Amino acid sequence: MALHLFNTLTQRVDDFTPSDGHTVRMYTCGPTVYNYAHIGNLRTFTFQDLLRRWLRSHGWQLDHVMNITDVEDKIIRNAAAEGKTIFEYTDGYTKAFLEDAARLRLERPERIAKATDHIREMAGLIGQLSAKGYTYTSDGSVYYRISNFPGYGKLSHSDFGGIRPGARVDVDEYEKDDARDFVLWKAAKSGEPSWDTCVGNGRPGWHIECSAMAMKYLGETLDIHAGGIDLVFPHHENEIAQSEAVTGKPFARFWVHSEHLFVESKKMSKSAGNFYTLRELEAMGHAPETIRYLLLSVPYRQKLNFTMDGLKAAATSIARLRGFALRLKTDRLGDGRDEAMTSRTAEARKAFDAALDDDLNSAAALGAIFEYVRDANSALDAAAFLSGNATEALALLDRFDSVFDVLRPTSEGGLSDAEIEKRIAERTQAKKARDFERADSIRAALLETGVILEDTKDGVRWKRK
RNA sequence: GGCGCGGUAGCCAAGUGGUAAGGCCAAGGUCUGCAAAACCUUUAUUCGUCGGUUCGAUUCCGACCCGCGCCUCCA
Repeated sequence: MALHLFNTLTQRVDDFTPSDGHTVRMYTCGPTVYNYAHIGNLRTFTFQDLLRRWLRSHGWQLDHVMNITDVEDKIIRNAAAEGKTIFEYTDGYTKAFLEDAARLRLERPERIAKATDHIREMAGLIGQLSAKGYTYTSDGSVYYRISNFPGYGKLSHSDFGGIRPGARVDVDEYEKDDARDFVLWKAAKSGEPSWDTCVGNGRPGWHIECSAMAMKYLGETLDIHAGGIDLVFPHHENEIAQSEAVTGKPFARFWVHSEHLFVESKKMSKSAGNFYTLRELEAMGHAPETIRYLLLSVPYRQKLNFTMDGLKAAATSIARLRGFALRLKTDRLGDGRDEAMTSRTAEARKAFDAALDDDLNSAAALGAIFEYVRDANSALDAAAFLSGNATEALALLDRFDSVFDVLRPTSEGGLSDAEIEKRIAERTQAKKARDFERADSIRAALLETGVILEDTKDGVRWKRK
């Protein structure tokens, strides 16, 4: 089955296949490290992780580059306010971002590229643009002249010809020839970091780093370029203008953009008090995989309403899936396999794959899994589920978890398995002696430490909360 | 003003020209020493509103209402 992806460039769902048939060359816009990542940033990166994993499940290799923007206005301002160099300032947030990503089980891209490590490449690209007549200089800064690039606007599907009534124009940028022109290289200012390069002393504009780093590592035409929806304009539009003016080739075949999220039905903002970082949510007692589940449960092109109720529902949903997995491993099943169940499992897998192939429809994929879980639980109750079926069911759950990755609990310490087994044995003795009071108090004590007991016909089953 | 997105049960949410997946929550039941888990039943004659096309529309078209995004830094 073919993977279909919505391409912002064509405004259609198109069949995706890597251009060389086996390796997907993907570039994603990573964080600007001037603060901790908030839950909205993390939605974008969690979606990109889903995309990565699903591409791999098609058997393709990945060559994925993510940038870290570590030089930019806010960074310079904040670092100065704290009396730090930009490097001292961004190091901590870069590290924090990588930690958050790991907590959320985001696979590490094949390459993480920092802007400040690629100043030379950026300057080189600007030099090429100048040689081809796409730039002009004003007060020592270098600007891109968009009127020289006929394709400008093709990604955001905007017509930039003529007057734009109502559009707000930054009045500070009076030195530009046209309001749409953007800066490639900013002339050095005292008190700001700067680099001495072939295009002068200064620092790069925002957009040039992605063009330079993407082409350096992945070539002139990427298979996929992804980012948040807000980057379509101007960031990605400008990347296209920079890259294609130099190469004359399409910069990326597929442009994939994820929607933003709301928190408690409101736009996230610091003043609204609904601006969450992963650390804050974890401190409130939410497991990282619960957050991951909620972020993945709504298809990426839909706005996602991130709520505390939603987190609670996500945690319960995960518990249901874990309960099913545990049951598959602990129920005593008859030998062989039930053919009807075997084909039901195959059907579920097909539905799961088809949903993700359909532009990463994660909600439909979850639907396929839960429908299956109900059917399988019924069959288990009815003893119409044999050991061979359990093997197949666990394989399906593995496939599910190879992309969703929520079944493994984040370990938090607590009692060892042996200690838990010992308490359970004590409780079983008490039950045999019909000392239910003691049995119940052992169960309650274990629950206090986060261990849940379930009595089944096949004995006691336990799990960590 | 320009361009674009969304409005499906209490909440989240999929979906299709042929009569509404799934999850959470809630109520009742089966099972159980009690729980828990699991299962069963109930929960939208209806998909923002009003028209149109059609044998038939939630799904297509039009108008309108509501919420939101981008056009300026932004995941």
